[in-house]
Amino acid sequence: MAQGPKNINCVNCPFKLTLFQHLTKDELAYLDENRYEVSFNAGETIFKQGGVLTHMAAVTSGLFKIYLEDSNKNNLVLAITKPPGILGGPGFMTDSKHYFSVSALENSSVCLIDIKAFEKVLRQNQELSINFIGYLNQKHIVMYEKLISLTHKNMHGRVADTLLYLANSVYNSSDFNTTLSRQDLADLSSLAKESYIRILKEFKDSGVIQFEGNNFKIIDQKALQKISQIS
Amino acid sequence: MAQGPKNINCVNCPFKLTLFQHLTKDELAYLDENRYEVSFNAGETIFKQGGVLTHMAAVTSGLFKIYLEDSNKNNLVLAITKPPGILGGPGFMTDSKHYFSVSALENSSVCLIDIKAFEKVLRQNQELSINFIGYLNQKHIVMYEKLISLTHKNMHGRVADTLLYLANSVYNSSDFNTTLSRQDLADLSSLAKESYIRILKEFKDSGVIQFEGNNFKIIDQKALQKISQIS
DNA sequence: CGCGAGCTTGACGTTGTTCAACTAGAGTGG
DNA sequence: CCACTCTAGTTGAACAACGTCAAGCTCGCG
Repeated sequence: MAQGPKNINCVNCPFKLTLFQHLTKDELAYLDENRYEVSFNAGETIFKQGGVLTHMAAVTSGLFKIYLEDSNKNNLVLAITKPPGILGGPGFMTDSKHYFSVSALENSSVCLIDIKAFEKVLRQNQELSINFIGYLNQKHIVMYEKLISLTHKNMHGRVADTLLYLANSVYNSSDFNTTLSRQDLADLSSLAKESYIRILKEFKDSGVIQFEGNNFKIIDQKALQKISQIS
Repeated sequence: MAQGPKNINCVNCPFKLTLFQHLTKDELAYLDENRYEVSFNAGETIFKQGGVLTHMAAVTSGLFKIYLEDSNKNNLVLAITKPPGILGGPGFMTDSKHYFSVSALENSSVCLIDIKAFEKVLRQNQELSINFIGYLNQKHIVMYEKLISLTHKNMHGRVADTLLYLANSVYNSSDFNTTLSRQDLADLSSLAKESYIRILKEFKDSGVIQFEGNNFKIIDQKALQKISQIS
């Protein structure tokens, strides 16, 4: 990781989080004093599960994967985050640990904001803390969907879910080139890599998607949604 | 459900949530005006997934199960809640819907607090909103453990996890009589009822637990923890 | 006494993982 | 420029894990 130039200011930051919309100029200036930009190469780890939570991160460029590591070093990818996105974690206001790991999927950069500074602003701006509560609850909702997908759906449904997730929530296009490896994709759906590949092939053969290497194209989104529901 | 007598006051409520510890007397009095006690019989539903979130509930007696319903009417039990516990939901400050269902496992009672009143107190008491953020994050942490348990562990590990959960987090005893059905237990670990029963029998045969009907006794807690880890 | 709901057991089938082998492409050094 | 290696992707076959189905059981209750 490398510390980048401090060339933008929080007040007129183009990647300002919607959460920070209602902050005063003073509050933004205060955050600005307590942040620094860092860039990461593809593959580098920004937060490590079990480590100490000292900063939260606002994604300014690139793509990150958020994942849980279990005791056997198997990963479960929770989400993919792009700008403007926030990387924090449930350690905030609990025991100040990281409960997941985060790594860069491509060359990326973030603003690291001191967690104490964030807390201070949170304590003095009521609107922010209310909005933050809404943000946390939104995360909860997404997690419930994920829980149902991973525990109550078969392979086909789970693969369909990840493809729809990438197209609609990450790349915002039915035609995308991903930097996620096959293992990452499998970890998103809690499948073995081989199983994921087999389902991909089935989907290709039946004409609902096309792909070559890491270039995917969703042909029949409705078919995928149907597969997601029934299985 | 039946509305109960308003015989206790929030100010000196014996089941006051730790979250409400730092509220002023005025704030507690305000909540007191905007709440009512309701009792439920075993099996009755208090919140229904998809319904409108109008109240949050503070559990004053009994036991509740919180569960997700999928499109095929299969349930996933997220947690069991006892007093003093809070039943709210991620619809708060998002879209005011219930994202899970809650039903009583035995004759129980709750205080229903108007969600607008809760929001008002939250907006005027900074300490409460910060603590609430911590509370939500704590929920998140528990959810991650659950996610790993359900997706990365085999049947033995998942059954061990639910038994440990009941003993250590619900009944606070290694010897407990549960009102959860076998189906509820299976839904806690995302297994078929028959599979859960088979593993229970294995555990009984190998001497790590005893049970007769719904009366369970954990004989070898360490063995269960080991099973939870390796599988 | 009979009925029904929840529990239990066994046999069987399906789903998804594991293992092993093979392939393709990207670096690396002689 | 050509072996060589290393990694990621792919495929097939064997296997294990788990769910489904069907039958019988128990116990409380009318």
